[in-house]
Amino acid sequence: MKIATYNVNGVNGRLPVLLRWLGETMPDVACLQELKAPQEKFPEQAILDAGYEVIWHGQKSWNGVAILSRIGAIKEIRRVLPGDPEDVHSRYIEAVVNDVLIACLYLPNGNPAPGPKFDYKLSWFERLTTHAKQLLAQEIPVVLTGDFNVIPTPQDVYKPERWVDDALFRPETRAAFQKLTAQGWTDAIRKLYPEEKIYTYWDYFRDAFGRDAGLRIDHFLLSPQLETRLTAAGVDRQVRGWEKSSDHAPVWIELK
DNA sequence: ATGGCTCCATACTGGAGA
Repeated sequence: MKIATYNVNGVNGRLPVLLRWLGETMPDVACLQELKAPQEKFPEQAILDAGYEVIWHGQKSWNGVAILSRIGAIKEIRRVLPGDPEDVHSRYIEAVVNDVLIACLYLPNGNPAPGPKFDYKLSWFERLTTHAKQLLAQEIPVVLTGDFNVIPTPQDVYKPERWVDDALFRPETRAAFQKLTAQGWTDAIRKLYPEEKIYTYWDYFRDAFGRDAGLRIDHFLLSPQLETRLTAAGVDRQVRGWEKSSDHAPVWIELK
């Protein structure tokens, strides 16, 4: 079972790239973030025509998440991260596909930090951590995936010293990620590639992709029930080089 | 220290992203 995550940065503007990527790499499940489309403007028919079932939670202008499957029914569990009825951002959707619970998330960026946006990031992170603990308690196969907007370690950024004050790399952010993973989650990419330089994002400025000046911020966290089923993982770097690409590249794992 | 680029909105400019 191949599961992928891709921050598309606008699902309608990205549609040709998205469809090409789906056709060439054929993930069984694809989690999308940053749809940047209201619920009724999601390109449902194009996704169906590509052979995928889909559920999504859109929002005007910003955020938005989706889960696609070409291996059968998507059983939606929830489309809101519990813990704050006031939070109206579309940043979370959760479903069971093929007996694996898949949480597709878009964690807030948090810049500028410090400030209210950073506070929102940390409080969202705490809600995620609380919910993740409840998922672990079910002792079932769970994947937490998406754009975490977290650079976990200095190994995950081209020039760590430039990022120390950034919301993606500040000590509070790294500590929150550490606290989450310490519950018992496995960082799939790092389990298979503990020493490699692996990035999932390159900004649009100054030929960052050409210089490989990137970040690793899109992650797969696996519950203990999946750890021994992980057989492969990678980043579809080539997609970042395509015309009209997102600033993120897709990331994927294989489960046996 | 700043801005570089790209997306979307209702747009010829601004907010947000990371």
